[in-house]
Amino acid sequence: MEAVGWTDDRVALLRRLWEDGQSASKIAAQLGGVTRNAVIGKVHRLGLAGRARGGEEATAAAAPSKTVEIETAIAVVETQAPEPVAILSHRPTPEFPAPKPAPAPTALAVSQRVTIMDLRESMCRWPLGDPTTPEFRFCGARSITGLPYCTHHAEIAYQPAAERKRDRRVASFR
DNA sequence: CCCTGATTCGC
DNA sequence: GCGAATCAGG
Repeated sequence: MEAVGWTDDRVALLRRLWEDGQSASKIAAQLGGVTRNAVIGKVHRLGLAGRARGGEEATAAAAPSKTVEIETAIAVVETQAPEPVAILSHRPTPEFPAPKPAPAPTALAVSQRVTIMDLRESMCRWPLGDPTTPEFRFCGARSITGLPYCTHHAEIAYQPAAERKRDRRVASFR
């Protein structure tokens, strides 16, 4: 359906994220529908390549500003809302997602709860919490190859319309 | 293996 | 103009 492409606001977002020091892959993930190559290509065409980085090619990217972080989180929700399931029935949980700084050191946790900055291609994009708050996170668990969600959230996202109708499990992002 | 940006070149 | 493939590197 959506052919998208480099619309004005997508370019604007790209500009801000790039200038904010974000890597091409992170930006691509946030924009959705494009690869990091596309982002890099666009960056070059826009004439803002090879800049913003600290020294030569500092690996540690500068921490993004809270503002950018939140704005992009919202952008993600708007542009990458789960397709199979309409979002009309649920809203971001009003409650504050309890801050969970240090999980467990041992064993790989199945549930990561990552910020937009740590969300990778292979991670579940299921949104957790209110995108307008700094506490907003994504599931982050290992996603099913080819799908944007982990097994748990894929089940929720891809429920058949018939069952979904009387099943309220989708009432909120959890 | 994870990742980074840079460049080329067919479309 | 676009971006996959590729390159070069951390």
